[in-house]
Amino acid sequence: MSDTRLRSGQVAEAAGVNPQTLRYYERRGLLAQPERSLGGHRLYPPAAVTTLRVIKAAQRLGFTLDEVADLLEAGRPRRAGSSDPGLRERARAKLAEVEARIADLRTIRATLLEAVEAGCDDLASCATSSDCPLPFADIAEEDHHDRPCC
Amino acid sequence: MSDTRLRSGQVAEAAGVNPQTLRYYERRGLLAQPERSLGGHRLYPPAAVTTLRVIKAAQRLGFTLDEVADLLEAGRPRRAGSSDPGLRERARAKLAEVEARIADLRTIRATLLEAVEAGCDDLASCATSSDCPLPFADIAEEDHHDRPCC
DNA sequence: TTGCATCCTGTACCTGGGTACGGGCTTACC
DNA sequence: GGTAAGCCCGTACCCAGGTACAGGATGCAA
Repeated sequence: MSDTRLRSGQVAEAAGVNPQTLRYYERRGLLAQPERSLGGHRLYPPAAVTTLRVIKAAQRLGFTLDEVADLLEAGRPRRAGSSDPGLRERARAKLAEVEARIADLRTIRATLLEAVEAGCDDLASCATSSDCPLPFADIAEEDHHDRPCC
Repeated sequence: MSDTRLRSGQVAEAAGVNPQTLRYYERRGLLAQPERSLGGHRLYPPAAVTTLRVIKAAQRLGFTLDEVADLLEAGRPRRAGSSDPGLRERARAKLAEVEARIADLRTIRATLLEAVEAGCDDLASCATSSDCPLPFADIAEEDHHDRPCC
């Protein structure tokens, strides 16, 4: 069990983020408050780096920081007994969200693939309308996750 | 071939966005400049609604507006002859990006699934460290798409 | 024990992505 | 033809997510 502790600069560097961002995330509740040295300097466990990377990854995927916080919460196994009712439900909800996103991305991928393969001069199905704006039409046909939804 | 034209308010309403957003996207180059009525009012082809939905979908997936512009460009089949060298390359690059995102989302999904199934009191592998922050570790282990990359 | 790199807190600022507002034309319907 | 709804343009404002700065304390190596 590693008992090494990292200072904020090291964590930031290792995770590729700005040191100020650590404090920001701490304020936002995304990063637990770390221990402090006697002089008040933050001392992080190495796993904090992983958490940061996870946050950044989730953000790239379009989750807001609040959603990321949920995601972390939902994905965190709780110690026995505390089976917080609702938390599991939240995990399930996030799961659905994630799945919807995967589906959308697959559609985009398919369209892009077609575009690459058809090599910019087949796929002429819509070349009739002068600006042919039908790129990823199926995502758009029904906004399946924008509605307020339970 | 439909020749109906929609006014900005109708388009905005149909796509579920604020009317001002149309002008904004036009400025940003995401939406082609539409025809105008004699009096100067914008008149859109119905397909503009689709384009807007696509933009919104891509945004939910974490693409910036600049990236969405690329995506639209890359996904748009070009009329024969103009096989803009590089454009195809861009499509290929976007494709890789999309695939990386799908992979990340799958990891998140897997973690969430575990959390849901294990029902908040198994998965105790990390319960030893008091704040157990290893939620989606594999995304984070190597930042496979953050590096400048070709 | 001195020096320099880091870190601390608080507050101010910046960028991306919109949204709102004001004053004035256009359209559409009676 | 009158009038309300809708649109025009320019500009100003807003929120999320950071990032920078100031002024001072800490950590650690020589």
